[in-house]
Amino acid sequence: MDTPEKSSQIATPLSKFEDSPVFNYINSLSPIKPVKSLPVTQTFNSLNFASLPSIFTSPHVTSHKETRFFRRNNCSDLSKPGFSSENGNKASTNDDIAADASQLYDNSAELQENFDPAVSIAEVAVEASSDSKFAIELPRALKYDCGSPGSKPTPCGIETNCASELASTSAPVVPFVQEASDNVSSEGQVNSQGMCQMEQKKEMAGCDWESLISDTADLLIFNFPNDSGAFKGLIQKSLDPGARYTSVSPGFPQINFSGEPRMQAIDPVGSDQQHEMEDPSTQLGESSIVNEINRAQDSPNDDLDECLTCDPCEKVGMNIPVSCKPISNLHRGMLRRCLDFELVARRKNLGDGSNCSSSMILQSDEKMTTEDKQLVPLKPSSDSSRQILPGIGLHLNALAISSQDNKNIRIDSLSNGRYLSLPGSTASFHSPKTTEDPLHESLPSATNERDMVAVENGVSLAEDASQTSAYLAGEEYNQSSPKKKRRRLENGGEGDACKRCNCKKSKCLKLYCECFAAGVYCIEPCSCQDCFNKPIHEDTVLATRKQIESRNPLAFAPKVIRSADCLPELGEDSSKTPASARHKRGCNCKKSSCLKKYCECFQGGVGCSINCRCEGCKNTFGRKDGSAPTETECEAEEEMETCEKSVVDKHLQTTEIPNSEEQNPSSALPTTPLRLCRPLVQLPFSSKCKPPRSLLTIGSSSGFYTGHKYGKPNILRSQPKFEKGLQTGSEDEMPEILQENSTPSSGVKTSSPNSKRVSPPNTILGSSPSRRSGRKLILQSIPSFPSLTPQH
DNA sequence: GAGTTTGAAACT
DNA sequence: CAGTTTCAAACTC
Repeated sequence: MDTPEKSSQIATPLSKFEDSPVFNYINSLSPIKPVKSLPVTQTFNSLNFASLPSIFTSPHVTSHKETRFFRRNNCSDLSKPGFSSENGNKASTNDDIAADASQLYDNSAELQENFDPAVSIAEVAVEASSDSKFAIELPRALKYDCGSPGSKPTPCGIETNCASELASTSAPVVPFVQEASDNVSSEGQVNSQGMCQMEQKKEMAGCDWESLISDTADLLIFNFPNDSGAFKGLIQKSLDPGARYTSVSPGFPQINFSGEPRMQAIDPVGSDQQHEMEDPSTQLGESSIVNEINRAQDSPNDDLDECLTCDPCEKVGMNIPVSCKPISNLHRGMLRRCLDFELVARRKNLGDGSNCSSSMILQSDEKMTTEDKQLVPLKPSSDSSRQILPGIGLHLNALAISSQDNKNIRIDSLSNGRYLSLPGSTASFHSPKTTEDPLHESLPSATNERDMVAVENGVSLAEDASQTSAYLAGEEYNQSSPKKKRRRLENGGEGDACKRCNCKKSKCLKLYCECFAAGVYCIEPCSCQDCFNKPIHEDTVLATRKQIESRNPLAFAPKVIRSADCLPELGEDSSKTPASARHKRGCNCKKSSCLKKYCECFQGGVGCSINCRCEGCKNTFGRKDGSAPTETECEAEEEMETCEKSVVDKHLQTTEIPNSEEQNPSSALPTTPLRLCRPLVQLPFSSKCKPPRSLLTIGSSSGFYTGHKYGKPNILRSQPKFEKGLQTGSEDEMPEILQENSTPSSGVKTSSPNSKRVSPPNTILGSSPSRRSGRKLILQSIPSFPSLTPQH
């Protein structure tokens, strides 16, 4: 497109800009210029979008200009590596902006601090929501902008700005932007003035909003995000969907809105992005190459295209959510996590509707989601929202186990906020499960992760939070040698949350890669080579994911299914809940006797099941034979956890629900929601360094899927069980019983590895082959166990 | 840290 | 669907 030229032009200014403060000042005056270039590039460059994240990072509330600039710049700059970084710097560089930025930073710092210790959940939630909204909005705006270069200028200043920007008209925009920035900054600092300004903005926004909502809702949103006030106004007016926002906004809005952006600015996200951004063009090329390499069989070209456009947005969104948390590491983690979850996030968004700040956004997102599941996620707007959730979900899942120990309060607070949103979504999906609800409730109540952790139900949340924290910690660790860090984490056991891959040939685009398999981006700690599993290569990653999912819809579903846990917990045994879990497909171990991490079941901290085809199974968590793990065994490794595990193993059948998850190709989704349930899974891992990702993911996925389940009839079986389990603990117990019974009933064994397939349930499962494994388990387990149940 | 083992994932 | 190859983690030294 035209972008190359523009990019080149921009590039020079950028360099100057960087070098000379004067340039910066000029830029501040006429930020539009950079923007101009952006529109063109944005249209197709995913990179542009990628740059967006940086924008968020540095979107300081202070200056709309900057934010816009950044956005645009980012878009335009996509090709330019340094640009993104510059953007981040710009805010600080510009005199006016700098002042605001400094304040913002201060505020952000405060915010961070606040968050860390005991940020009120509400605040966190608000922030998260706002962030999510932010992310969502921005991405959408970008998309739309891209999509409609000639986007009509709306009456509202904001829109006009956008339009002007789109048109590449710098002059008009600048003044407005300045004002906006001023307002914003004021808001960030003081509400009173900010409020007034905000109101004005709102008015503007409102005009646009009302008139545009239908048509250019995105644009409006776009604008709003930049303007904290505008954003607020939007939220309050149109959306309010979440009374939360309204309620919260009054109290914290300032902080939240301004704070988040600030956070972003502070956050190294920009740096991260920068890293990513470094080779935007190259990356693109790489991504394309990767796609080829991957064979991107299908990865629906269209999808890819969409991804290209949308991905960046998603990235941004990803970043944004991350930005919520002060720590740069978080951002990283978020980015990483976001991959899969983006998709999930959207779905969540649907579910989150209530949670989500803006109903509008949600609605749009929902629509999107309904139609485009995965693809949709790519869309910026939805992405942002999703991102938050998803990102969290993945990481959390992965981290959850280890994270518990790590537990960073800061992150926790953030995560909590996320959790809140997520849980809500999940809850909506899962609806019934009390466990989740408790979690949600607990979350708010328990500001501290620890508290959360303390409560089993809370555990899931805590896990998430802990994961996030762990993740952060991991990042920190990352700074040092990745491998060492990794080992530390592993050794530490808890720290494991952040896994790091060491892929050399797979480019981290295959399931071989733990990160990729977990739906998270690789991060610094990873020692992978030629890694494409990075936000920069989102399109590639997504495409690859699609491909893999096309082959195996369950490929990204959590390997360990705990779904039952959550449900069952609600029903009866909250305590037991954790235990139930099974490996989705079962292991195929021949030499490890399922006593080593080679065994996915063992690694996941779950007992082997009928599905397993292992030979000489001695899985301490539970043998496929049905023999329950001996106490000694449990003691040996996990003791407490093992106990739970045993229970879990038995419960695994319930986990079948995951199958439903599996069904959902959009596995990504599963990650986040399930987390809540996850806690159970963690147990096993806790003993060891690593928390099996699979478990974490599984847990999350299970929950998530459960939601899907409801949506999808296919899962029916598992669902019904879950539902039942959820509704009535009795059913849940059934699985447990089965498990337990299984042990006693040792006879249950399906000794034959093939047994999985043999399992009669298949017929029932029949709906989807991939699923059958899980279902099979259930069925099998049921038959075998029934006798046992009586015991209980 | 290097090399081996292991089993999942990918491929045929 | 089964067999083989590839891959990266897990493990050992």
